[in-house]
Amino acid sequence: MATAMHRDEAEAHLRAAGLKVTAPRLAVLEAVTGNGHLDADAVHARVVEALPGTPLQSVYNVLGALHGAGLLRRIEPAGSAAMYESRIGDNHHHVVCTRCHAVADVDCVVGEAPCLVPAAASGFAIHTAEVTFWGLCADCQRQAAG
Amino acid sequence: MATAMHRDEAEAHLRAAGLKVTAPRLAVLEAVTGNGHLDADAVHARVVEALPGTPLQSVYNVLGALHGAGLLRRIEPAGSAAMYESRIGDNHHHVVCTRCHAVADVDCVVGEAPCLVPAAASGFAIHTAEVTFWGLCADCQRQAAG
DNA sequence: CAGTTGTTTTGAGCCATTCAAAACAACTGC
DNA sequence: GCAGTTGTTTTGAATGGCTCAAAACAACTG
Repeated sequence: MATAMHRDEAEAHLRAAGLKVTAPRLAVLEAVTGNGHLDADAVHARVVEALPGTPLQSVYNVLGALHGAGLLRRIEPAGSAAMYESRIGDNHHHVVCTRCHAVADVDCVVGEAPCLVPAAASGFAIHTAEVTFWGLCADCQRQAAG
Repeated sequence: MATAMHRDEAEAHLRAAGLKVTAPRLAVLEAVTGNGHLDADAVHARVVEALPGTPLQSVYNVLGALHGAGLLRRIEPAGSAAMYESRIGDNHHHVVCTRCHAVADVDCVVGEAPCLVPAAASGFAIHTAEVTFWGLCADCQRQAAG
């Protein structure tokens, strides 16, 4: 399922975003790409494999930079640490398990999402609609039933 | 704008939820009711007016209890502390200002919210859909334009 | 290859929130 | 009403996720 990202591909993305190409950045980009939704700790765990000794702080810095540059999307479900994913550009949504906090992607049924244009916006100039579904993941359903 | 809650009304709600009626609980309930979206600190500020000396910790305890009992709804927009509101039961959504973090209620245009039934749910048993809009509030639009 | 500027690292600090134990008060039954 | 029981509040401390700041360092420029 993972669409691994090659070094040079990652490098191109960084340059295109006007960011310097560094080992930590390449490592983070590779760690997140195609691996679902990872929090800083999970990314760090992966980065350390490729770049032993990398401090967690650096992972925070890089994640912040990559997110700021639009190379990574960030979600912050209530009750979870911030998570990062490489799937950007499309405006997909997420399901979060209320029991184990697992996260999965969800594609909206309705292309243009009619209900995502609120009736009364209280004067707000809206530019994004974020949808989060809550439920039980398959594993937790089994455990709850069993 | 605020629908003030009377002491006895609040008391009835607490009893109905099987909770003991205490001064801090009444104070928190009154502080939140009809006052939009308040975080623990804001609630505390209000509670202290009615009940001087009340520690913030108690406000956390009470908010947790009231939320657990379904008397208060809790939202946690990314980048903000948890906020509580008294408007429950209807499944309304929220707009958050990306600049000042102000929050406002939003009623979904589509009653049954078709796009809130995801196509592929990855095996999740979904029970809630949460929508958060992001944009600039009226004040921040003015400041950005001026 | 040296300079400049942006990055990484080191280290400390913060805030919202939670945990735990002791002091206390609301409800129950008498 | 009053005492007991149980749930609450309070006190105090601790946690986790993250940010801030300065110093060490490395990527790009010419």
